[in-house]
Amino acid sequence: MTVTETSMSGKSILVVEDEKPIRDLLRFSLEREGFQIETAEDAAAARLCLAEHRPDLVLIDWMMPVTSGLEFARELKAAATFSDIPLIMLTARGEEGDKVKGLNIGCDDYVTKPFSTAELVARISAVLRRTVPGGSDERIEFGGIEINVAAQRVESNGLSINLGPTEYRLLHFFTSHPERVYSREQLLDRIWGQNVYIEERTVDVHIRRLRKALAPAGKDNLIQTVRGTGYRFSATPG
Amino acid sequence: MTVTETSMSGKSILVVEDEKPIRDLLRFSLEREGFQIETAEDAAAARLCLAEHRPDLVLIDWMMPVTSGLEFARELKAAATFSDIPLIMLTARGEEGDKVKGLNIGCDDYVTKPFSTAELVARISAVLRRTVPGGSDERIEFGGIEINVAAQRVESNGLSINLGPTEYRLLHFFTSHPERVYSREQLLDRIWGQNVYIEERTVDVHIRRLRKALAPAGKDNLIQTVRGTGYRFSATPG
DNA sequence: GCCGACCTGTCACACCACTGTCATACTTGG
DNA sequence: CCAAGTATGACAGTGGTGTGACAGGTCGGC
Repeated sequence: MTVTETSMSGKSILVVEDEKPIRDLLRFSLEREGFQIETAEDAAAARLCLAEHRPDLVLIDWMMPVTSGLEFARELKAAATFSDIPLIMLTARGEEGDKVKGLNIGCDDYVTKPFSTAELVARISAVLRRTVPGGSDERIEFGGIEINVAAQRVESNGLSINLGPTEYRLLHFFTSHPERVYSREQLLDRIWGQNVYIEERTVDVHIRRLRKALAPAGKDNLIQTVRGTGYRFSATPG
Repeated sequence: MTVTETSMSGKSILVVEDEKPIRDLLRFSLEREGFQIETAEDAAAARLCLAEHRPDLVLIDWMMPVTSGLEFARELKAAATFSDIPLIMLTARGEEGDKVKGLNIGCDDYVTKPFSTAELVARISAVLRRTVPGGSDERIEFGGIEINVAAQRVESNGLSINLGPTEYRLLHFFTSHPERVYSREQLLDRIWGQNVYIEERTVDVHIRRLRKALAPAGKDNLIQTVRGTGYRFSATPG
């Protein structure tokens, strides 16, 4: 049974697991379900991936060398930036007592090995479903533009800014990745999705729509055109 | 080792189970974990206890004489007053998964017999953690809408507002979680229950019914549509 | 039991905001 | 000044949402 491809697909999961066979198995089964998988074989790699990709969910094996799964989980939940990313633990049968510890740390669910793919996917979907975007009243601010992620609202100078879905995603991406040029292709990948075939020029149009929406607040100049390359979101003009 | 997380201890659980040995076992293991246990051997006793103690969670056996666990679960979730109390089902092996899902109960999790105490405690903790603390407030007020939770009454501008059970729960949820976008899927999970399978568009219909009911008081614009995402309850228009 | 009042989930249809594309006007750098 | 790159306005198609209607279900009264 394949879980509905609607809102779950495209969600990214970070798998932290030291044993390669299991890691590969997880990658295979979860990618087939439409998830986007990143893997890490130890805590160090996981930290890197967290910072770079900010996955929607972390799947972590209890048994891990060096930094144990428990420690890493604790670390994750203690970090203000990542504590709202849901966490599922993989545990072996017989570690039941430890599971309680894990759950008290704040992990959202756990799955006992050996597990069926269906069960794992079901639990992942359940956790993802109840996760609210911007779980901890996340607010992004850049250049006088404030985004309330939980409410999906944008304000600037006390003015409420109304955006369509695509423009919102575009602005959200820009405010969280400022001061950096992105090509049209990169923007298509990160905002529209990986396997979508759309004219690159379409990006221009949405850039324009976003500028238009930001104009009343005088913030349209934050989006800068980099001729021959793409666009950049920046506070310093030029 | 027994882990007693501060936030978990003191939480009260109603155990509905007809077989005395299992009931005693559950009481023993859960009390040792710091929970406060009430027990009921049938649906009638459970109803009494619900009304009197209003437990934080209900643990119910699937197999029960007279009123089956299923029926009682459905009854619980249908009652506006108690539908927000999380519910965990005990099921025998072979009845798990699809069978439970197939019947549209809104239980928050289920545990398969035979289960270990640790697993049960872990799942209880997980469910309790994601339960919002604001469960038993007397009165809620938002945007000029007043809800008397105990009386299950809604007023605005001195006008009494008449709602069906579902609309009441929807409004109750919105008023206690304002200024946030919720997808249809999330609303289904949090208002109808976790393992309920209903068309997403049904949410639209109930939103409309709620808007219609709020219209005479001029409060229908508090429910805002966020195109492509879901709905938001907010005092500020736009 | 039978009936009516109420509630619920689903559907079909209508509507319109949003989307992607194009043609055209404009700008930039060599 | 030219060519390539970008901005802009217009436009038709799409898909998400609003809305009324309807069949089945539940509950209480008669």
